[in-house]
Amino acid sequence: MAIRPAEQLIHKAAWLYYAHGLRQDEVANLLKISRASVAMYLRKARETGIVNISTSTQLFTDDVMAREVEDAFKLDAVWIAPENAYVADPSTDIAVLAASVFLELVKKGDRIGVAWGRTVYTIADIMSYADLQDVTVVQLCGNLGAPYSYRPDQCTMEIARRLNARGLNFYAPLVLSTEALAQGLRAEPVIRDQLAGISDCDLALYSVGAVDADSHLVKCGALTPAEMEALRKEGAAGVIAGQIIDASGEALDCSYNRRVISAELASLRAIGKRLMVVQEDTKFEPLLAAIAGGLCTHLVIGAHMAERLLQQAGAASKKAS
Amino acid sequence: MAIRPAEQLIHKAAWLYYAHGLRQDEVANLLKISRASVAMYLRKARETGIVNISTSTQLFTDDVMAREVEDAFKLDAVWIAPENAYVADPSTDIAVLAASVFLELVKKGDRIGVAWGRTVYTIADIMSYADLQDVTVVQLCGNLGAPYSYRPDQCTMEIARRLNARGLNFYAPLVLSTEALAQGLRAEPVIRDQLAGISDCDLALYSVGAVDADSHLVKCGALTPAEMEALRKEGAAGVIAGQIIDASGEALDCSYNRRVISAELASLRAIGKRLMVVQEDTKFEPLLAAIAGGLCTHLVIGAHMAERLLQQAGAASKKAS
DNA sequence: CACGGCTCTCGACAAAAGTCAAATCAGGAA
DNA sequence: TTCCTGATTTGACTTTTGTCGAGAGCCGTG
Repeated sequence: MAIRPAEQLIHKAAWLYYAHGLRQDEVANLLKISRASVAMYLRKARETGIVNISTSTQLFTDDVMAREVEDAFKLDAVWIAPENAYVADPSTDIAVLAASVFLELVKKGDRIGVAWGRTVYTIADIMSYADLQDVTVVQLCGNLGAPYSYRPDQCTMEIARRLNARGLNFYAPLVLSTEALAQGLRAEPVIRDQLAGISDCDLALYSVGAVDADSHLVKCGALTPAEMEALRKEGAAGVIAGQIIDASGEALDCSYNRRVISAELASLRAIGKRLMVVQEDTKFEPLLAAIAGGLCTHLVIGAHMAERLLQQAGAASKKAS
Repeated sequence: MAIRPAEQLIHKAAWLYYAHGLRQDEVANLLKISRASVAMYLRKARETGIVNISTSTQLFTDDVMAREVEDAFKLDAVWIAPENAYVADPSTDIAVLAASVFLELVKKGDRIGVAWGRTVYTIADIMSYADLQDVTVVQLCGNLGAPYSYRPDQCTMEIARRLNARGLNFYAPLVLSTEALAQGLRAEPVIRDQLAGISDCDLALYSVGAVDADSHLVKCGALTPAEMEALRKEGAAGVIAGQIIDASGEALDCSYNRRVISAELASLRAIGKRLMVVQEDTKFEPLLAAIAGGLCTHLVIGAHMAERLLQQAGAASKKAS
């Protein structure tokens, strides 16, 4: 990013206003510009992440329920968005929380893996800007050809843009028509390197998909509704980074999975912090599968989903005893 | 800190306002309280660090001069406060910058060593609040009996308070009247443990003192002006955490140093990030000594001091060639 | 049970910040 | 040079926010 003459001014204005606590008109006088300009600069400063306004997400982890979920499923940290109220759209609430949590987890110099989906894109879309240095955002799975508004590469790039980070895209389709072609492509140096680099990530951000006709895999034409239904009968429980997993969180042994170009589940598990965000209550089974497979260490969910998880955990422990 | 009933409300208000971007009256409606209360809550939220507003300190490192100082003295990072203008009091400017830098360097779970002095106390005083978890602030040196407004323990506790962290004080005088007593006290388990724990710190914050009659050591009665003058003749170049160092940054071999209860210089050097802040231009020699002794990796200074450092470096390299 | 003393809350006003159309400026093309 | 284009800046206006004193609720005490 070239140093535009205004950049310096924006920074100074932000510094005087936010760090020194001067009023806008005082800043305007010092910098010899009009107050209106100062107001404009400050907006830009916020938009570009020169100033960071973050609210502690404590409240959502402090919750008793969050602790219970943590303990029941052996997760590192759980955030629960209260669904009872306040905001019009409850799923937005989860995304806003997820964005805050995500920004709290990211550190300078980190390498971040990002998958794709409506949830991830929503998070990217509402996430505030930050001025992280030396951050790399890598795409965890191949692209879907479909002209969707939240394609894997778009999720990656949008998040990279917000963080002022490098974005590394995956120049391969998510799913190919033959296993041989997929194998060949995975062996391609460019692709191979990127796949190998995934386990070096410090942080992963993804959601889990449902195995039904609403899945993006179906909507984007990677699978027909009938195929999806067939996979479900074979034991498919969820979709992670474009791959089908079974109830134990392992990749399902099926033709589709063998034709996919995406991060190995083992690589994902090698990532220190795996942040999973689930908005829809219908994704209960997929989430259980993902947790069972050790695919998430940090979890952001709504209150309703948390309740169901605890019920499940209660039932399981009762059965065990 | 007990969970007061309002705490929850403050948090919710802050969340809706800052994270969701609602207006104060919207928040007031949702929470069924008056807008005035919302405004009050939000102020409290800022004061307690529930929301964090931080400005990137990029600008001050991006500076060409800062890079030159970094290279010339092999420091990890240097921030230079422009002295030309803007704010009434230039030394405040350095402290504000230092506080921002400090907050940027602190991470969750860190252990932080804090020394004492006017500079450190000024920083503590203007530092904004933060809600760090699991942070411990330890005092690097013994206390001065003098009823000074910035005693070592006050610096430590104030910073701990601002960060919402634990504060570990040093229950010993900085300097004793005999070497034997000092040795005995250092061997005391309480003191010994604390001294031993200093090298485990992740971050240290201190300034360097001048060897003159204005020094706190003199003002607080630890040394007479005459003794100070004598020490200077013996090669004293600066004061770090209550100890006298020579021009090479090593502890001066003198009775005073042997009577001091403070962090060993070796322990200080074992700390990963050593943030030194120097406000006064007169502390040029002491700063050089501290740098020579490897007592700082991160440095916050004013523009004028930076110029002098670069001159010095230029002269030294010319002499060497 | 009434009484301070306390904190929390509210309404109204004053101050500050956000916004927008019009004016200005810089830089390039004719 | 002059004119045009697009971005930046400004003054005037509107909306939003901060603040203050008054009042309401709460609790322990006499």
